[in-house]
Amino acid sequence: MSTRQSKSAKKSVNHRTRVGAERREKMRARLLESALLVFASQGVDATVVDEVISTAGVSRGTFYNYFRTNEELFSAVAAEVSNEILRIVDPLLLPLTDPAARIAVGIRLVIELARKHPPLAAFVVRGGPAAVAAGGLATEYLPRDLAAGVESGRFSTLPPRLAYDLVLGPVLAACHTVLTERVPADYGEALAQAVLQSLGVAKATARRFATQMLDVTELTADSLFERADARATSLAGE
Amino acid sequence: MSTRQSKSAKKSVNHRTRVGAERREKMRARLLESALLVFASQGVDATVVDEVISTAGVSRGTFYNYFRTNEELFSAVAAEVSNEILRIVDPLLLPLTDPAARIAVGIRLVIELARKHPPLAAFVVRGGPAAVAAGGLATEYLPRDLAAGVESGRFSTLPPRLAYDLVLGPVLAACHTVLTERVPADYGEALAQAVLQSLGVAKATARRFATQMLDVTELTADSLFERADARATSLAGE
Amino acid sequence: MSTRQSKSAKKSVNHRTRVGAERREKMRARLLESALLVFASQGVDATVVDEVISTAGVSRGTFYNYFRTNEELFSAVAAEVSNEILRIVDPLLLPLTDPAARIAVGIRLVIELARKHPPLAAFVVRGGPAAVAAGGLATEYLPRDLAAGVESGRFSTLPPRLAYDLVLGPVLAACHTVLTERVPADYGEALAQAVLQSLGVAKATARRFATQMLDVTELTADSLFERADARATSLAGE
Amino acid sequence: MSTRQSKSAKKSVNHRTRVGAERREKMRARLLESALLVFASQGVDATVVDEVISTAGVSRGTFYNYFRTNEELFSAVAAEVSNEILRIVDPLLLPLTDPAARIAVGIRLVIELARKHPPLAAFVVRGGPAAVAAGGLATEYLPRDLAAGVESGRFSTLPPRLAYDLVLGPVLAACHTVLTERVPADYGEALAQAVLQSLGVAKATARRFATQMLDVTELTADSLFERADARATSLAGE
DNA sequence: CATGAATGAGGGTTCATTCAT
DNA sequence: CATGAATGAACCCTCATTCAT
Repeated sequence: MSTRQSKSAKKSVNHRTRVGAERREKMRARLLESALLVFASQGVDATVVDEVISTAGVSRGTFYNYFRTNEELFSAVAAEVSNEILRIVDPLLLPLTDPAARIAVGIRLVIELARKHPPLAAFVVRGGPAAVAAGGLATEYLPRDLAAGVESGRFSTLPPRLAYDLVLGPVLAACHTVLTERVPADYGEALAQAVLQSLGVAKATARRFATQMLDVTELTADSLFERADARATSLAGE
Repeated sequence: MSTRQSKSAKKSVNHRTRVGAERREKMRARLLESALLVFASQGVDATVVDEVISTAGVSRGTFYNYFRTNEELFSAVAAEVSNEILRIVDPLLLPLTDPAARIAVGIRLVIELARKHPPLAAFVVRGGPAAVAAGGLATEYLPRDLAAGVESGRFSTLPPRLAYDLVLGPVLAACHTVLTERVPADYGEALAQAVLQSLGVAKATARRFATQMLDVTELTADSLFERADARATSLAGE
Repeated sequence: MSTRQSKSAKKSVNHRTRVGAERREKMRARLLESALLVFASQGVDATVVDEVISTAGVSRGTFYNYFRTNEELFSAVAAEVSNEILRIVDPLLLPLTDPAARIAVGIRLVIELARKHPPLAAFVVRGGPAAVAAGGLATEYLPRDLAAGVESGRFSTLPPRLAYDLVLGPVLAACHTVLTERVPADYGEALAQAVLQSLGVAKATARRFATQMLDVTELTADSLFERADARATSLAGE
Repeated sequence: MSTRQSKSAKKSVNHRTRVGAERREKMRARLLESALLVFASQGVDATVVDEVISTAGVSRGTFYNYFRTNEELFSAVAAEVSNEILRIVDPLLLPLTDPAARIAVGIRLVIELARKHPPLAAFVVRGGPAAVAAGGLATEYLPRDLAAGVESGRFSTLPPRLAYDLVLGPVLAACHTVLTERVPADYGEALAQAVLQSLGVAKATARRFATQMLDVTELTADSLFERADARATSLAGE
């Protein structure tokens, strides 16, 4: 009997634990979505906690059960944003081996994401370098591809950091642009082409890499970005 | 005698007025220098007034005799920075007519200024688009030259905003870079060349425009930037 | 069991809610008491927040959790004072139907309250018309009784506003007097009689109305005024 | 020759002194007018110096050449107001010997002044007791007449302070009323009559005293009040 | 774990007063 | 004596963080 009891108790504990963990995860996600929106619309240094908890509809205390400080929240959002982008971009880069192709596709995807999800664009723009530096895309994938491209002669011989600036600069500027202006549908392609040219790729080749087919439909189903968009919409509707 | 008296009185009033105006101008300049330093080191949204007044060594009240709000201060600094840059760059652009040459020189000069004056670079980086959009260089000169280059066939046919992003993006990224990394002396030239290539200029031509002789000695004598540097140095020494 | 759980949860929530509301109410009362004292001793336009919070022994933030501005605080105090006076006076006026009797009793009660509770008198005097106009006594009861008295011929035919001035003027002046001078115990009666005479009531009749028995013992047990007095005493003792 | 010289020098000094004193007096008057307006419209505890100097059109420093503190300014205005009122009222009271007549005329004159000069009324209302207590009318004339009236049997036997409240209370209330409401032309007469009744004067007698002929035309020519009115008008017109 | 009242350091702004010109 | 820039104490208000329930 003690066995059964302990079994059932264990099971119940397991169950409780699992349910609890799930609920915790959900709450955390909810707070991150709200925080993304708040950072996006108010900037990084603005009042944050009040906004986040009212956006998320939870109490102060709850918030501090998940993030101990403001900065921890920002880092968590930045990390989550980076992860999410990588999760979306990685599968599409996987089949590509030519660095030029990978960079062109990466640029186009990021621009596309920024277009589709204004809060994401706003977060990147307002968060500045810190929001970008957190993620693997800019800190691992991009340097690696740039180095490979120089190595293979695909790109001109450029100092690594210069090449980095030549890619990231235009992309961040474009995030700002898609947020504030109406731009043609092929903005990403044109930007990718120009960036490749700046890296030393001939115009025709650059065009070819930049305009290859790319299916961006349903890229972001159920991502942090979708959920943030949804939350933003529902808030605006109230 | 009454005539002489009134004359002398008038003179005295004029004198007082002129002296007063000069002192006012000096104090304003002093506050702007300090504010540039503060914005540069703490960011745009940080505590400002306290820092500025202690940097400038004046009282709280004095600050508010010159700027009524935080934003007013930021705008004033941004405007002054823009003016100062233009004052430095304009004479050197004047003799140049080819848009590619003008843009290359403009890029190199800005990078050079950023290298020489870290506070300026930091202000631009932290202030973001708003710090740049205030000035004539980015809002008038650059668009005009880009349009002229496209018109004359010197550049590819690009949407104006895209061309703008292709220039400003790398320049801002480079400002960040020169602030945080050690870069070779020809960073500006290399960047200018790459940017021209991204605009469609052939590599060899781009190199030629980007490497033409440019004397940057004594560019900034007695400018806001020099004075801010000096102030920063004296503060650090204390 | 789930039923019982949810029940108990509900109960607990209710309990928490109720306890919270009670605490909130207490804090609010405490702040109002302190504010009454501060307004009374420093005047209406004086520095308030600092004084109030140190008098109440709470933090700055707490204050702003209850009142967002100075004015909001003043209005709240004025309203509370009015309510409190009405709560005390109303039961004693209820059995009286003759306007002269009602006004005489009202005047005597107010004077008596002012005598017993210097902070109240001071608040009324320093707050001026605004402190009085907030309440039902001066804005509803008094005009109504005056109109009724004129209607019934008990009073002379006077413009409503004039009659109002003839009552309120002396009462406010008397509040000032009882605060600064020692006055005989029958000051209120004498004042009430004189006011009735100014309204046209014959001297003997006015005397009769003004001197009828009135038990003012224990009028104000546990009122805002008592608590304010107590707080003032404890502060003075420190 | 030395004699002549010294004579002429003396004369010149005298002249300069006299001219200086006159100019000083004028400036002082100008500041007092402005201050009266400011106290009237902003209250006693409001920002004062800035308002006064901009109303008077002089510099900060000049202000402090005439009044060393805020309070000194207020006292000066209150004193000047009292003097001015007395200067106007005294000649008209001079021929009257019966205390009832003197009080009735005094009340009517004050009400009339308040009607004609809203800034005066506002100053009295906002300044409170302190604004009134400064002057001879309320502190000397009134108590003396009240005592004489009681002595001679014209009034009931009342404690001095009570009688004082019975006169000053209604008058102050009426100042407030004439400032905020439209009242009939005979408001002052009616008030005076009622006040006399409250002091124990029979209705018919009170009416007689309160309605005796009184010429109030041109009472205040070139007084502080006229000048303040004029200044207020010219400011409003700008 | 959720809640929300309480905290208090921190930042912005005003304004009476001084003082060199 | 007029001027107005400079001063700094005093205030108001916010908001990240803590903690008892």
